[in-house]
Amino acid sequence: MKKPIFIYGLLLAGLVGALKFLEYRFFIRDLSIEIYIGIIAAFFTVFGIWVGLKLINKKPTSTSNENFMLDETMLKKLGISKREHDVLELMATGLSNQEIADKLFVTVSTVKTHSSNLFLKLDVQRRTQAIKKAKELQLIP
Amino acid sequence: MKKPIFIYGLLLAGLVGALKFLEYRFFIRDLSIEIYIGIIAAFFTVFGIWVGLKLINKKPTSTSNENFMLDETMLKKLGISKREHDVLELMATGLSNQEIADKLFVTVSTVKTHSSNLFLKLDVQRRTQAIKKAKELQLIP
DNA sequence: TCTATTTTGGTACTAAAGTATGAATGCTAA
DNA sequence: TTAGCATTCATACTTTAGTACCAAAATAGA
Repeated sequence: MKKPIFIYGLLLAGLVGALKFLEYRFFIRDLSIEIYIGIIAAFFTVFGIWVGLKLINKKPTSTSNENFMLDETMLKKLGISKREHDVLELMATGLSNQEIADKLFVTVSTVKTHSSNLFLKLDVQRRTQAIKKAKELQLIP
Repeated sequence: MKKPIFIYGLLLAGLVGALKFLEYRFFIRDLSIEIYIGIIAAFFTVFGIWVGLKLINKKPTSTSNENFMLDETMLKKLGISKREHDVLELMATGLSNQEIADKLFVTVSTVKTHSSNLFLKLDVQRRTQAIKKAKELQLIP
C-alpha cells in the first residue's frame, strides 16, 4: 500500500527533473544530442510502463476471476447454442443433470440432449473435461 | 493467436520508424527541438505502455494459474491423504475413474474408495463439486 | 513392538451420466 | 412460405459414478 505513493513520488520527481532538464537544456549543449535523446527515451519508456501497469491495475487474485469476458466468437465457431451454454454454466457449478433441469424448468431428457451435443461440440466425453475445456476457451468463468 | 504477431509487427514498424527518424534527424533540423522531443517522448511512452502490458498480460490468462501454492494446512485440516490428493488432481484433469486407476497403477475399486472418502472430507457429492471446491480451497491449481 | 492410519482391493447395489434415435414444436431467415 | 436450426421431450440402453461394508496389506508413530 506504500508502493503507489512511492511511485507517484518517483513520477513527480521524474517530471520535475524532466522540466528542469528542458529548462537547462540550452545551458548543457555540451552533452551530445544522442545522450539527451537516450535519457528522454528511457524516462518516457519507464513512464509508459508505469502508465501501462496503472491502466490494467489487476493483480493475479489467484482463483477469483471477476474479470471474465465471454468469448462469443469461440461460441459461434463451435456452434454452441444459448441453451447449451446455459447447461454448461450450471454444469460448471457442480450441479447434476436433474438439478440443472430444475433450474432451467426443463426435463432431464432435455439437459441430457444439450449436454450430449455440447460434448460433441467441445470434443470431450465427460462433463469434467467439458468444464475444463470451456474454461480454457473462455466460455465460462 | 494473431494478436501477438500483430503487436510485434507494430513494434518493429515503430522501431524502424524511430531509427529512420534518428537517421534523418540532421535533415529536419527545421523542426523545433520541442516538437522533436515531444515525438520521441510520445513514442517511447507508447512503447513503455506496450511493454508494461506485455509484462502483466503474461499471467492473467484467467485459467492458467501458475502462481499456485498448495494449501497444505487445509489438506491437514480436512484430513485429506496423499493418495486422495493424487486422485483429486487427476480427477480435475477430466479423467474417468478407470483412467485415474491406470495412471496410479491401482484398481478402479481403490480409486472409488479414495474418491468416496474425498467427497466426505470435502463435503460434496459429485466430482464436479469436488473439483470446484478443491480449487477454491487451493488444494489444486 | 504395537497401534492407528493409509492404501489397497473386493462385492454388491443404486444412482447418475452419457449415447442413440426419433419426433414434435417454435422461431427465423431466405 | 418453407427449409433449417434450436429447443423440447421420450424411450431404451450402456457405461460411469458413487455408496456401503468389509477386509487384508503396508506404513508411520509412539
